[in-house]
Amino acid sequence: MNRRMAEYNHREVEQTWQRFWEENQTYKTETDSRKPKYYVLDMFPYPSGAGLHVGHPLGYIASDIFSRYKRLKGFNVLHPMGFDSFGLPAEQYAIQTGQHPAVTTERNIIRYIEQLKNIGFSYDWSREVRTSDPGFYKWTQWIFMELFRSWYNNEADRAEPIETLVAKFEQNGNQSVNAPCDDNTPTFTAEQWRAMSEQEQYDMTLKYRLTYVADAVVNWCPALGTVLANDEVKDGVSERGGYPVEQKKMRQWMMRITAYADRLLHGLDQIDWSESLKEQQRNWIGKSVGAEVTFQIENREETIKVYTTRVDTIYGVTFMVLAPEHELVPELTTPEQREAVEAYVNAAKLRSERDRMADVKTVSGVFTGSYVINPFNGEKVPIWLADYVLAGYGTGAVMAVPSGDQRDWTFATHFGLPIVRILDAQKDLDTQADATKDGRYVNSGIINGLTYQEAIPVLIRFLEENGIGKAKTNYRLRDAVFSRQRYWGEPVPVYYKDGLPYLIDETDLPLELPAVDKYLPTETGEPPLGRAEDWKYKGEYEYELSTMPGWAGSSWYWYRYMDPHNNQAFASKAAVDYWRDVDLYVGGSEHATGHLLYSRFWNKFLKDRGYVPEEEPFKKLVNQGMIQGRSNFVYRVKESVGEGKAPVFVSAGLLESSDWPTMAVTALHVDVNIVSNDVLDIEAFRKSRPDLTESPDGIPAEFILEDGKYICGAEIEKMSKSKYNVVNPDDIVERYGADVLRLYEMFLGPLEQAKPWNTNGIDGVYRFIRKFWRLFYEEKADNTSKWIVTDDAPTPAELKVLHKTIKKTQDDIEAMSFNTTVPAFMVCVNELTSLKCSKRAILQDLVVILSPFAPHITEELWAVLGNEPGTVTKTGFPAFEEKYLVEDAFEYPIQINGKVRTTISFAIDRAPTEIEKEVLSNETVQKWLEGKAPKKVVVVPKRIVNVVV
RNA sequence: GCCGGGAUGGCGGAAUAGGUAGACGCGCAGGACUUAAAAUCCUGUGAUCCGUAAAAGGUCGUGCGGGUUCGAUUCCCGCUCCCGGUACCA
Repeated sequence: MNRRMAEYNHREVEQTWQRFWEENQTYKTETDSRKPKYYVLDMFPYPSGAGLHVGHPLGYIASDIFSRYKRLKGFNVLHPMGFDSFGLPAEQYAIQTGQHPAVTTERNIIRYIEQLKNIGFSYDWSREVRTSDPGFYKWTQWIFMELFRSWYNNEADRAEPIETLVAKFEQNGNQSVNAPCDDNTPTFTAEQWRAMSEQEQYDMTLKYRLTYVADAVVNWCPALGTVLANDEVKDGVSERGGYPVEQKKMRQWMMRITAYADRLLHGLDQIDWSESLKEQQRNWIGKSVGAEVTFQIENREETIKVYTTRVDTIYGVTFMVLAPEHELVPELTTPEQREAVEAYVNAAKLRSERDRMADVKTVSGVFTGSYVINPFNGEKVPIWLADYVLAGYGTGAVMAVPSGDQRDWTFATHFGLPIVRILDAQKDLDTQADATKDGRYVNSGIINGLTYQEAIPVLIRFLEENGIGKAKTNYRLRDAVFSRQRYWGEPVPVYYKDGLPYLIDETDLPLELPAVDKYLPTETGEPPLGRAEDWKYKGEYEYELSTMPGWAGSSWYWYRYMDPHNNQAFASKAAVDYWRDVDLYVGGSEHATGHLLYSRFWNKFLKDRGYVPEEEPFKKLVNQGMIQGRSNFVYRVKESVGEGKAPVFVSAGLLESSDWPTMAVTALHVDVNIVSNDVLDIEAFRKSRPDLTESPDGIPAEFILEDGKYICGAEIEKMSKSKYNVVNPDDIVERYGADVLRLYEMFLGPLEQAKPWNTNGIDGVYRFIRKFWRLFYEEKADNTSKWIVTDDAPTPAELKVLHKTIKKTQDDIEAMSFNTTVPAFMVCVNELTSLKCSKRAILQDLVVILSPFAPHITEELWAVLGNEPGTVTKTGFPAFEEKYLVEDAFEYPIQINGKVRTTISFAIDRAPTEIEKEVLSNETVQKWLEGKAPKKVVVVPKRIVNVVV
């Protein structure tokens, strides 16, 4: 092991240890109940063709440091990695090239693993999972089946097997069943239930199941040929690809996530996530408490239900507004208004979601000609249509109170509708609405003179007694669309008989993705699976042709790591009971309303059905910030382009100077990998981009330099291939070593903060690593190195340096504040260097505390120190002993009124200076301290500080 | 609009139960070693004033304006700007 290197050779050392770890299965984890468990999880990546860039490992490095630290602290750490390997890009690539997505996905995964191993992560690769692996998606399909076999019992507030629902039906019909179900479910008695045919009964249970088929208005993306979930649509276009999305009614599999809305909301209070992330989920769930009120349509049978959070403003209602898509619109439209209404409805249909959003300020609407009766005061209220009312929220109808709601006020003012004051505290209503709840009601019938608090129960009682409404809680959260008209996803394990969906036999799981000749929809517009020939019951039954969405596999994958090769269950009970939940989850905040919400939903479901022990899957969650790219630019003189002219590039610093007045230049992206500290490697540039550095007829470019260098401009942008700002971690590892990459990414700034990648500072970390090496080795004149570690006893000063670092490292890692730990190491090594400390006792501990950050060099030095190779991860984290820090601490008596009242411990580790003594004996200071009986006073020159009473 | 987070040297960023602001790194400047370069090491580096052989010293300084305090980057009130999320949600 004693390779004596003059300089630290990261290539050799890293290869040695990575091989060692692999051969010895150093990071293989067993379910070991003798040790406390700790589960550290990274959000697994989608293996894209572009490979990893330096932004990806940021969170992985942090979680790896934490895992290694926890191992040192005696925990049995589960730290796995896998791949979210179903997804659109592979499929689109398949459409273009005809290659099976499995092939390209496999290739990408191999590349990812290679890149990840390069960085020296301590993953247990024997537990790797892939969502596209039939052995994995067998269980995704199984969970889908369990959801299908379950309903949500609101009374017990949990999911239950469908059999318990059927038992209830048999006893009392569905009148006493309190469960979320299809809106159009008829009520029936036990007798009626028994009178139904088996098929009718089955059909009835379909309305209650946690996954169900429904006609839903979905986000249809024609370019991608599939539907998208709400969280996959950003600004009216698809998140992937940016294609337009339109609203379309389609028959889809749905997930009844709304059944869990309240539990998803309240569960947030128990978990250690960032406030912003919890807030995002709260907003997404969007709970609002209000009331539903039924309005009778004048001269007609039908009624219109509205939802309001301000039922107290009911006497201020002067009109009602329906969404243009509201089902009663045709009936309500009077002959005189027909033309105007139809024009409006058609216009609304044509307007894309995006236009509607962009155009918030325009007031538009149309009168239907009909009226409803306000049930509280019997007044006639005109019914209008307007596209500011959304069909998908509440009941698709709102009661408009222009005095209390700004939007209603604007509408009323625009169309000349009346505005009625309802509270005496409302301000002047001529210029705007006033949404106050203060004051007492006026013009308000039965609540006149009451306050808001008093009025609400009166109104709710009135609604309930007259059967015209009730208190109601609404959620913004919608049931999740679960169907995708794609090929590269999990097949839904369902077939159809007489138009009704049935689960396939469980013994036929996994229902494997069949081969198809093309990855496009069929000529008849069916999804790609319509092309499949080798279904097991082809011809016998009709199969479900849609596949599951990307979030299906990722909504439970953390359980698979616990027992990844199990064929009998998604994970054994023993494994799940031991590993339970994820203690630390690290990943990007972009999954706030997607993956992280769906995962919590499925977890709660699995908990309800007794398959997992914890209500929440991710106890603590840390979002790493995105690493942006830092693009470099060269500036080409516009006039120098063309045949017969040498292209001229001007250094950035000269652009503004008077030597180059108003120079017309074009800024061009230049590959950041040939730029160092903004200085361009001109030769590399010439070689890699002859298209830019030569004229069309081959005249080489000229470079106008400053101080002999070509300086590039820079800008922060998203890291992307087209901007030539992608930095591959492999290149950094090759040049500086994995340990430097790891330390540097942590050093860059707070983990959670978004920050640009900038290689400029990396040399500092590189120097630190080599300096660390030189604590052990000294270079000799003949370019070999001398081992300089001694067995001498450490001095107090050296012990102090060590223990200061132990404490700092421990505190920082627990707080995941790695950006301040790296400087602490640097200070430590600097101080030991200036103390000329090469003592084994000190270095051994230092190696251990540094090992989570820089595992390769520490493994090397650990072995070289004479310890068993590869055992640094098993050695305990050194214990911090305060005595080494406070050895010089000094107690100083404080006299108050001539008596010693207390002693002072100095936080500074030295005796007080003359100035400080003088301050302490100062009469006013003594007087000021009088009566405060300080326990501790920290003294700094000229001031007294920090009186701890 | 609403919700969440932020603003500190030339740059990335340290420091908040209130207590010597600018740790550490980059960059820059000077020096040592070297035939030279690389590498390495040492010194200096917020602004400004006064001043010296060298020093010492003063004033200002954490986005802006106030407040509390012996003392504020930190706490309170009022703004400005930036980043992230979200939106005709009744």
